[in-house]
Amino acid sequence: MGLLIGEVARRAGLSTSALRYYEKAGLLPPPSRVSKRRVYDSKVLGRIRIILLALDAGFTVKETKTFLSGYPVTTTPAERWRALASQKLTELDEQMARLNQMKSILNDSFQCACMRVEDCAECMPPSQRIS
Amino acid sequence: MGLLIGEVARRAGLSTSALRYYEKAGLLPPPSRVSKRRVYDSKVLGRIRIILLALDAGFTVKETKTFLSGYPVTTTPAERWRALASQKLTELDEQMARLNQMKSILNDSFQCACMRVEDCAECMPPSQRIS
DNA sequence: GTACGAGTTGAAGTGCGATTCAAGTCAAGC
DNA sequence: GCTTGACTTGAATCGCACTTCAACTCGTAC
Repeated sequence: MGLLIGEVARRAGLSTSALRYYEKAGLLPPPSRVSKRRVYDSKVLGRIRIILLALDAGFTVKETKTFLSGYPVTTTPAERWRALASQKLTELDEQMARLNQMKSILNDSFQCACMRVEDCAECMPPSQRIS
Repeated sequence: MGLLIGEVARRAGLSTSALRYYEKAGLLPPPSRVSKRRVYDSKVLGRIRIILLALDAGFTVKETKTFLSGYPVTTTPAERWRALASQKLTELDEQMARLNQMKSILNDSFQCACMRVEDCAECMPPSQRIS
C-alpha cells in the first residue's frame, strides 16, 4: 500500500524535488519512513490534487498552506476558499487592469515618424512626462 | 547645466540606485564625471522617460535595451516598437488567458459541503484528477 | 581641521517556486 | 562484496529588477 516518492511523483506528474519542497513548505505532512525513505499513503494523492488546484488558482505556496492548515478546524473548506478567493480575485482584477494598461501603451506608443530614439522624447504622451 | 545623480533621480521619480542599475544594464549611457561623480546632461531625462514608458509597457530591462540599442541605426523607433510590441502583446494575451482561467477556478472550486479538507479529494473537478 | 552631505564602488540580499548538485545511505540482485 | 538504482540531505543556483550595505572619496561650510 505504501508509495515511494518516485511513484507519487510519477502519478502526480510532479518531480520528487517538488514533493520534498512542498513537504518542507508545510503543504504535505511528513510521511512515515522505512529506512530513511519516505513512504506515502495513497491518500496523499488527494491532498496533492487539492494543492495543485490551489496553485493553479493562483495561490502562492504560503496562501495554499493557509488554506490547508491556517484556519480553526471548525472552518469548512468552502468557507476557507471563499475567504481566500475573494482576496485573490481582487488581486487578479488588478493584474488584469495592469495588463490592459500595458496593451494600451503597446498599441499607442511610438506611432511617430522620428528617425532616432533620441528624437522621441518630444512626441511622448503627457501622462509619461517627467519634470 | 549638469545634473548630479540625486537631482536626476528626484526629477525622474526614481532612486539613485535604479539609475546606476540602468546604467550598468546598458539602458543609460555612462555620463561624464566631475571628480568621480556622475554629471548628466538634461537630455537624459528624455531618455529616462522613454525607458519608463517601455518598462510600463511590460518590457523587461533586456527588451528595453534591445529597443534602445539592439537594432541597426536605420531602423526607426516606430519599427522597433512594432516588432517588439507584437511579441509582447502575444505574451500579454497568454497572461490574460491564464488570469481568466484562475478566476474560473477561484469561482468554481470548493462549493462542496465537506467539513474537512481531507474529504474534498472526492468532490474535485475531473480536469484536476490525478491517476 | 573637521564635520556634513552627497556621491562612489562591488558584493550581497530580496521573494518566489522550485531545480540542481555533491556526497552519502540503503536494499536487492548477481 | 560489488554494482545498480532509488532514495537521503543541505546548500547552492536560477531570473528579475532592484535595494542595501560597508567602506571609501569629495567639496563645502564652519
